[in-house]
Amino acid sequence: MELRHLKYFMVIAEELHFGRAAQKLNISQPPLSQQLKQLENELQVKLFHRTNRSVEMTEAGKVFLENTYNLFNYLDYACETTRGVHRGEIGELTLGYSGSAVFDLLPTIIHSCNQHFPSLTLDMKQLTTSEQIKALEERKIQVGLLVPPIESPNLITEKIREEKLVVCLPKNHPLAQRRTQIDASELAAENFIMPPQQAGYGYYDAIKNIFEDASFTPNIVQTAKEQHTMVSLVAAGIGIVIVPEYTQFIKLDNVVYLPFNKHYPKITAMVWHKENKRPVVNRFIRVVQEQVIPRFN
Amino acid sequence: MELRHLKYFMVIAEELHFGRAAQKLNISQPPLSQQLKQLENELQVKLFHRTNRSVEMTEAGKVFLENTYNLFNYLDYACETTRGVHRGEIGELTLGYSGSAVFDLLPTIIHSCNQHFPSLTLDMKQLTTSEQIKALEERKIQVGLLVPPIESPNLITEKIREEKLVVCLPKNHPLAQRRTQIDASELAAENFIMPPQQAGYGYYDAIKNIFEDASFTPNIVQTAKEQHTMVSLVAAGIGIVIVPEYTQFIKLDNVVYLPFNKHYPKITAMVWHKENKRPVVNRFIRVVQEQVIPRFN
DNA sequence: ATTATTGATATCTTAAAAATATCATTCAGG
DNA sequence: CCTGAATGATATTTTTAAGATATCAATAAT
Repeated sequence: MELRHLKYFMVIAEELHFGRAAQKLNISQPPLSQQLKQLENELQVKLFHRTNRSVEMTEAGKVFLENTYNLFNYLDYACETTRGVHRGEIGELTLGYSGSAVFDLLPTIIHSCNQHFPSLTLDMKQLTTSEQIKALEERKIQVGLLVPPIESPNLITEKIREEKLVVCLPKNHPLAQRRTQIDASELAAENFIMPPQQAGYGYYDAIKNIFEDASFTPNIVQTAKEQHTMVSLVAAGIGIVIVPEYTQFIKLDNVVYLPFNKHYPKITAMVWHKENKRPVVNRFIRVVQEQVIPRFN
Repeated sequence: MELRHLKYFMVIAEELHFGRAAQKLNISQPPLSQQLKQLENELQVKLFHRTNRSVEMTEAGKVFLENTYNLFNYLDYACETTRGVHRGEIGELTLGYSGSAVFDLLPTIIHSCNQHFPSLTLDMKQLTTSEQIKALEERKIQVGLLVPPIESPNLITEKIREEKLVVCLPKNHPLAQRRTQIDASELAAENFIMPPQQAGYGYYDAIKNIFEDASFTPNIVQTAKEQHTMVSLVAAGIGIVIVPEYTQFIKLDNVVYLPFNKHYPKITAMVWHKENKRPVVNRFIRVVQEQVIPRFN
C-alpha cells in the first residue's frame, strides 16, 4: 500500500465516478480502476459497490474513508511540526543561569521568548558559572547565562550586559551613613564575605580586581554561593560584600548598597556550545541577540 | 511522498546505517540513499546528519520519526477496523420491535449479542408492525421484530417463535373463577378491547381468527395499541382482551389470564430488507438465527 | 432496437525504483 | 604520512510498475 492508493481512493469517494475522479487526478481511468483494485486486494475489503452504471460506498469503505482523511491530516500535521522543529520554531531547551540573572535578565528573556518564540519550552536551572560550563560540555544545558571569562575552546561566549559592582554593608556601619560614592581603599580594614572561587572565576576576579586597584589584601571571613545568603550575612553583621548592582533588588531592613567612585564592571554573558546542532537553540540565541541584548545596552 | 519513503526512513532511523538498513529492506544501498533524499527534499528538512563515517538523527528527524510510528500504527488500526466492518464484526444497526417482544425476545437478543457480537452497537425502536414495515423500506431500521404476515416483496421474513394467545379478563368476571381452559364460544357476549387494525394485520387477524372459529361477531368497545394499556383497560372493567401469552408478565391485581382449550398461535418473526448491503446486518441476522431462534423452539 | 455511459480488461509506453559499478571522504593502523 | 577499510553519494543501466490507448461488456435511456 502506498499513499497514492489512498489519495486515489479519496477522490473516487468524493466523485463516486471513476472517470471524473481520474480527470481530477490527471490520470486516465484504467489505471485508477487498477490502483483501487490493488488497494481492495490488499485490504481484502471491497470499498465500493460498483455496477457498470453506478458507484456507491460500502459500509467498510465509509469507515476507511474517514480513517484515510484522518491519516492525511495527521501526516500534514507531522510534516508541519517537523518543519517547525527544523526551523527552530518548535522545541525545548534547558537554560542555565547564575543567581545574578534572576532579577532582571531572566524575566526579560522569558518575556521576549513568550513574545517572539511562543512554541519554545524553556527549562531553567540555576547553576554557578563552573557548573554551567560542565553542563554545557555535557549537553545537559544548551545555553548558559554566566560571568565570563571561560576557558573552554568548545564554547562560544557573547556579552549580554555589564553591571556595576556596588558595596553592600550593614545600615549601622560608619560608611553607610555617608550614602555617597565609596573609594575602594576605604574598605581596606573591613571583613569580607566572598563567593567561593570554585563557583567561577568571573565574579571572583572582578572583586579581586577591586582589591588590587586599591592595593590591599582583604580579610575574608566567610564564603557564600547565593546572593541572598551573602546579603543576609551582611545584615547579620558578619562582614561586608561586593555585589553586582542588581542585587539591590534584595532589600533587607538593615543593609544598604553604596556605589564606588570608579566603574568596576561585572559582565554577564550568554554561552553555548560551538557544535550545536539543534535549530531551536540557534533560534533562541538569535532571539536573545535581537530582543534582549539591545535592552541592556 | 509515499509510504515507501516513510518505511525506509524508519529502518534507517533504527539502524543508523544505510548499508544495514538497505539489507534489512532487501534493497541495495544506493536507492535507499536516493529515497531518503527525496523525502528530505519534499519536507525541506534534513532528517539525518551524515558524514561519510556516521549517521545520526537531527532534532527534526527525531520528531518526524515519532510521528511516522504513530502514522503507521494508525494505518494498521484503520485497516483492521475496516476489515472488521467488512466482516460485519464492527458496526451499528437499528432494530425495530413490537411491544410483545419486550418481555422475553428482546432481552434474549441483547444478551446473545453481548456474548457473540460484542462490537455491535444496537439501537432499538419500539414500533408497530406497520411502522416497522415502512421503516424497513425506508432503511430507517435494518431489522424488525414483528407479527407476520407482511406483504412487501422487498422484505425477507423468518419466523422466530410462536406464542399461544390467552384471554385476559378482570378477576371478578364469572369466567375468571374457573381458572381453567376457556372455549372461545364462551366469550360471544363479551365486550372486547382490540388492537387498532392499522398497527398491523398479524395480531389483529390472529384474534379475528378466534372469533371466526367460534362463529360469533365480537362487540368491540375500545381499541388500544400498547399491551400495557389494554391490560389496564381490562382491570378498569371496560372489557376483555386476547393477548399473547408473554403479556402475562404484566401482573395487575385485578386481572387474570386464562388459556384457550385450542391452540391459537401468534407468530413473531424477524424481517429485513432483501437488498441489504451492510455486513453487520447479515451477521446480526446470523446471530439471531443461531443463538436466539433455537431457544424459542 | 439503438446509442450513450460507465467501469473493466488487454496491451503498450513511460516513468521511476532498484541494481551495478564507481567515487569521495574519513579514520585506523603501521 | 601513507594505505586500506568503511561508508554514504553519484552515474549509469536494468527492471518494475504506474499510466496511456484502445476496446469490451453491461446497462439504462431514448
